[in-house]
Amino acid sequence: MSVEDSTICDVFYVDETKVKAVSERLAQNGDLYDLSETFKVLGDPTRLKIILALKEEELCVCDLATLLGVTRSAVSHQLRLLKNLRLVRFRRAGKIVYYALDDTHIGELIDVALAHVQE
Amino acid sequence: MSVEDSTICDVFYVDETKVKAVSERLAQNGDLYDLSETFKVLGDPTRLKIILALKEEELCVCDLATLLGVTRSAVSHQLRLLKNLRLVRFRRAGKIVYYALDDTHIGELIDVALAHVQE
DNA sequence: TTAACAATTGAGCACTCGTTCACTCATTTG
DNA sequence: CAAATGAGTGAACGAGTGCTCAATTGTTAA
Repeated sequence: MSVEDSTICDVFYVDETKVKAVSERLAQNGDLYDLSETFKVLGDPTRLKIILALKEEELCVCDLATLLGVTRSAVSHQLRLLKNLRLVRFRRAGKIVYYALDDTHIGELIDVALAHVQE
Repeated sequence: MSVEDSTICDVFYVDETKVKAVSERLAQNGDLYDLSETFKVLGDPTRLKIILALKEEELCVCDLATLLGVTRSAVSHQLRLLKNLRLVRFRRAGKIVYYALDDTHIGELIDVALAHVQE
């Protein structure tokens, strides 16, 4: 039985060697969960805009809400998430809390993706 | 009234100049929706694994299902989505349909993200 | 032509997620 | 201290999503 022809799907792989090789390479990547989490964070338009905005300037919650056209509450919820992921940092100035991007890598990741979208 | 002090949030921006500048830069990026869509696709572990696997080897639905530990149906559903987004291509060989990555850019995007996750 | 099988599809379901609303907290200022 | 205001929080709702199950399609081979 050649490798090519072992197509009994429920028992064997179509190409067991191939699948095992890929499986090992996937395992090497390790934190596949973290990887998809990173993409997931950027997969929401609101969060992406927040990150893009903070990539340019330090801004407060109110500024971001105005900028994105959503409520301050919505922005605050998303900022908490980004804060927990250490993607943004903040400083308090009186009643106002200023947020800034705290992850330089994420910026270049977005740049690569932008280049991809724009073909 | 100085720019710094115009903090009546419901009417003015905290810093109108700053917000407008950021707003214009965001607009320059254009396809922000497409950008977040790209990230969203990669934000699901199953799809990410499929793409990573196809990045290595051409594989059939059955192989992928075995590799990921999900049903063939689930894989098929995700592959349709990836197919519609022109991320994967396929060729039929008898009863078996082989899928392959059809987007070279996505590979390097993942590499950049991997480097980021691994710090 | 019929049986077998890989793949696809649609319906249904459980679950996730982003938002809003109402409220509370924190800080400044009169 | 009390009022005002920016920010944070929790509940709840509506939309979206990924999966499974069952049925169907397409292809091969007996």
